[in-house]
Amino acid sequence: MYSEDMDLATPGRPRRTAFLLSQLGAAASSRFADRTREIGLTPSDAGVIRLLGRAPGLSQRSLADRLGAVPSRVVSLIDSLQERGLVERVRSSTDRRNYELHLTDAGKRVLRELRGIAEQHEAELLAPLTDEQITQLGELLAQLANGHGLDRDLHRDVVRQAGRDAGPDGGPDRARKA
Amino acid sequence: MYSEDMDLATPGRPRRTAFLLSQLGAAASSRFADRTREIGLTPSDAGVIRLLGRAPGLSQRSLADRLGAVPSRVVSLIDSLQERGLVERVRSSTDRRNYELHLTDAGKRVLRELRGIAEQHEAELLAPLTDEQITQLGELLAQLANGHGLDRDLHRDVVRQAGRDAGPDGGPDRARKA
DNA sequence: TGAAATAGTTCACCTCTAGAATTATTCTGT
DNA sequence: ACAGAATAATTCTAGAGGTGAACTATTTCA
Repeated sequence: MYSEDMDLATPGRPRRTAFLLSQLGAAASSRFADRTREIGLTPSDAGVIRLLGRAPGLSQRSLADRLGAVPSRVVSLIDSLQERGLVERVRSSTDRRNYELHLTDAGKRVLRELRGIAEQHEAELLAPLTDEQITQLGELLAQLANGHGLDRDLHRDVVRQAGRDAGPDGGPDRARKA
Repeated sequence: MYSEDMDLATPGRPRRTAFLLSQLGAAASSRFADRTREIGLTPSDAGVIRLLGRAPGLSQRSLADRLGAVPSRVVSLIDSLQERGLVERVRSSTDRRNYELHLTDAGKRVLRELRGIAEQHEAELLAPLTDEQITQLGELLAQLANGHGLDRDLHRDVVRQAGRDAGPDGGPDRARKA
């Protein structure tokens, strides 16, 4: 679907900000997915390529952590990207349990394409706003994200190290909850 | 998943606004889903109840149009809500092909709960911002939504009337983007 | 009246993903 | 050094959620 989400607040008052945010977020994701599909990638594929671009040699396990995905999910993701020659698995020489994941040259080319796509996407999405408004929006969203602990994708290793259980802050909520 | 989406722009510059929007939108949707789950509803259920609250007597077909869903999907949605005694199907006396859908008293109670949930949700989501910032954000998001034609949920009937076909890009998924 | 359109339903199927069980390897304490 | 616990990756089963095609009942229209 797309916009199953709500707007339960009574109409009229500007109480539908959360709803708008969900809507726009879904629309943005969907548009982005359209664009990546044109070069044969799912958004998940793109996420993997992006991460491997900035952190080459990552193991599947930490990739899973950073994506907020489960390890078995990563297996099929990498399988698929490897079949298409975009990613390669290299057995770690120091710990032969895990792989070091790398982008191939083709993978790096795709990464560059992806950056272009992201730029276009950003431009298209923000087209209805003035430069000033864009800055404003960026700040507001960043503040929101911080306020809700939606930080960079790093900290997951930490989470993992630390509270094997005990997640009082309900943190990034992932996993949990089921 | 959750945040499969991108942040492909080079780090540093505030070029990740689209990414932030996707992230926050997904987070908002997910939080809302958590809350509705607590009263035994999926976000889709909540959407149906909301629409039937403001437009009682709707047919399944136009409900489908407004939700952006396919008719068969609506069948199971209504089946489920009817089994739980929240919605009832009444054969239209003027056109016995379709039903008039109504909330039962229990359904109306759930709708009220849902409004409370939406308010809490809104408050929690926007907690990191000042009142002034909330107003700003609301305006920016509204402007974005307008700019991208994410209007109210009505206009789908129009879409339906108009371009019955005309899909040159062969776009396999999305029911024609609205 | 007969053909086409429309509302709803059924059903078979598809994709996505989670979670448990399995194998290989490494680490730990004694 | 060795038994047992922990960790990385993989395989496989299963379930949610959703789509599209075929079917029935009713209405519209020429």
